[in-house]
Amino acid sequence: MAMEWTEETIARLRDLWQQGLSTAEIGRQLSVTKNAVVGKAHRLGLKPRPSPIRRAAKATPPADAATQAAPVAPPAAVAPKKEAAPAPVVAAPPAPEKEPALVKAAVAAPEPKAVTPAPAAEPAAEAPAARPARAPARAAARAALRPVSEPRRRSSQSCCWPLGDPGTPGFHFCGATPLPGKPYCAEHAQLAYVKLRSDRRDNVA
DNA sequence: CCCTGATTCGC
DNA sequence: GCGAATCAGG
Repeated sequence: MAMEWTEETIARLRDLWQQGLSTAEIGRQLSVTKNAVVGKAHRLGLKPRPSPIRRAAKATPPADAATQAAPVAPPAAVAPKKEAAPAPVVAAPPAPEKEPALVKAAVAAPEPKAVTPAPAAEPAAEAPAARPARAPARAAARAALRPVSEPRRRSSQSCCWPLGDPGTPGFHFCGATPLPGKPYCAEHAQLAYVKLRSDRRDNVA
């Protein structure tokens, strides 16, 4: 059966995508392949991210001579290259970095009580040979970083902080009202957008 | 080889 | 609509 793209999963996809995570990484967190992520992203219309390649237009095969003869190329001759820098994506949190804010946040702020003992599960819920080798480790690591708390599902205008294990029953999002322009509520935004300054007076606590 | 995202096309 | 297969650049 195909992936069930619910409001939540789509919200997550959008969020993670916006955070600049790779399609593969998003896929891992959503328990789908990168292809699925990319495919869905396209269908959703979101896709303004740096692509490693640019694949020449191949969809349209060589047309007839007539088409070629058409005044396709104006005298302008100037290649209207697109904007060089599409501008920074993220809303520019304190610490964009390259790493997903989620991970860093979890690492930096282990939340003594809220952290789950890393269910380490997942294998059972996953397809047998779906994930070859490094998947388990990564999955485990991810699971270990994932905070757990009270659910409160909601589609729009809700905190996208993941709670539980993606792809498994019981998974949900915080759902609280997010900060303006941010995918997380005030509480989780603190975790998500952790400052990098190591000399923070309240560092690590 | 690994990674990345992009596109196609059978389902 | 979905996503594996495939493609293509780094």
